[in-house]
Amino acid sequence: MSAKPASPGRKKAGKGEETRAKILEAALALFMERGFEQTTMRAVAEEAGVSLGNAYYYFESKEELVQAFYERSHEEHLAATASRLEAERDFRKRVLATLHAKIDTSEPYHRFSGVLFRSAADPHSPLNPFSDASRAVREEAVQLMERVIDGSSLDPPADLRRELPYLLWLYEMGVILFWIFDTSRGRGRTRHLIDRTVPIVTRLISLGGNPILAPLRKAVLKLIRELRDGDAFAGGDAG
Amino acid sequence: MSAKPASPGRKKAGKGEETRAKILEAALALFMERGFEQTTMRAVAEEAGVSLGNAYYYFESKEELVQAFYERSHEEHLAATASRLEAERDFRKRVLATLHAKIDTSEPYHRFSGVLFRSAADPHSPLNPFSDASRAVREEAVQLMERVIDGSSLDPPADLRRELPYLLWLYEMGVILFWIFDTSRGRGRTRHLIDRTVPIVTRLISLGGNPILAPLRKAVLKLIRELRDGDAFAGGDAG
DNA sequence: GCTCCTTGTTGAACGCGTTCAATTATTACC
DNA sequence: GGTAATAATTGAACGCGTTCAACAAGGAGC
Repeated sequence: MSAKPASPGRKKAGKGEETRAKILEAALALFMERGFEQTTMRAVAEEAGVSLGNAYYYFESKEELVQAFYERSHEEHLAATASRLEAERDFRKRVLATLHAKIDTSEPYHRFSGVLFRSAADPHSPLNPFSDASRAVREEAVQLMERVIDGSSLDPPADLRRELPYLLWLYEMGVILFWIFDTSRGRGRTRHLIDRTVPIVTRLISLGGNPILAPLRKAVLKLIRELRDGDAFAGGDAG
Repeated sequence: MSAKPASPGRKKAGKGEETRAKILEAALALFMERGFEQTTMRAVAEEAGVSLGNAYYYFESKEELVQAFYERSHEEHLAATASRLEAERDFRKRVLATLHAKIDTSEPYHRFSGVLFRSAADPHSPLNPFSDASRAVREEAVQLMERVIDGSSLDPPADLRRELPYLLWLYEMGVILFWIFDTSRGRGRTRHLIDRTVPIVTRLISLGGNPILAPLRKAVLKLIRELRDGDAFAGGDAG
């Protein structure tokens, strides 16, 4: 994805790898301390002990620094969730664990998380959760939800079961969106939102098999597929 | 809201009003042609026939130019919807008319609508639909939804009825969000989304009175109130 | 008409993200 | 150890959004 050296160089680990890491760690410290906007690339370079141009040798843009942390956070979430899921079979509890772990592992990056939201406006940005450039991360996250469901006792209607990992991922994206704007202590509001919505979501899934709601369920699932899989309707790009 | 002269002035309408309008119209033309990012303030000033600093005399920032169009679009929507609502009593058709009118009146500004999304990251931005700074516009929009419901034959449960204008406005925000990213011809995808979701939403509202769903309805409404009215839980600003 | 105050205008300059030609350092190979 | 190729580094400069002191223009009051 990046045209800049992710793993620089030579056959042997070279100087570049060390420099890249120094820039990343300097950026993390400053972003956490000052926020994204208040941190200049000049400050990052100085903190890392390199020139400004050198920082751009490794990272295409200021936002690409954030992308590195986004991916780090994602890896940390996968790791944190794995052990929590082993201990639990109840669907509700598995979802709760997964979402709370997401908040836990995202916390160090909260100060500059607003840039995630901002970059989502760019359809090509690796920070946009729906973009092609973030497909790998997205698929891993949806896979995680697949495992949340798979290892549980949940038994939804087949058509809903097929779409459920993606829907749960969307739900998680909604929670993250809320978290980005949450300034409460310990992200209390987000945690409360999770605790309140997980039972609602669980109930909805259970009710999804109810005959009264079957037409609704089918309509919603149809729409989701259309939106996700694209060009089933409408014209081309109006530019 | 703006600290800069919105209606500049002398006791009599002055030169400023004319200059301000020239800048706005120049900006609109260039934003529509080139998009927000590719349009520089220098180009706007030159097109308007004023100096760069003069443009900043009237508008605090480049984004504030967009705010002017946001408000214009809002006014145009109110006007467009008024007549459409008089001709219709069916709730579904009233919502359809309202949402399609929103897309119609927003269309001239689509090219640079991404900045609306970007500014939503700033809790204080007048472009953030949830901010204090946009309270007036928000309340008018919720009032519009109140009229959509009031002039219809809809009869939802009382607790839902109370929150419904706000919920419909949230729904509209979701549609606008989708529209911002929609590059299809004539915003076909967004219009399809509207046509598909309005029946779903209408059905949900009707089903909201069903005893099976009553606990769900109450839980969702409770959560909405908590989120909107704030500080009922969690601690203060973690900074 | 003159003076004072306010509005309106300007152009130079600032800091920031970013770029890139020139140079230096490092590595692999002989 | 020497050479060639490549990676790594630098510092000057660019364009952009924005700022502001200095100045000009306009209107009200005497």
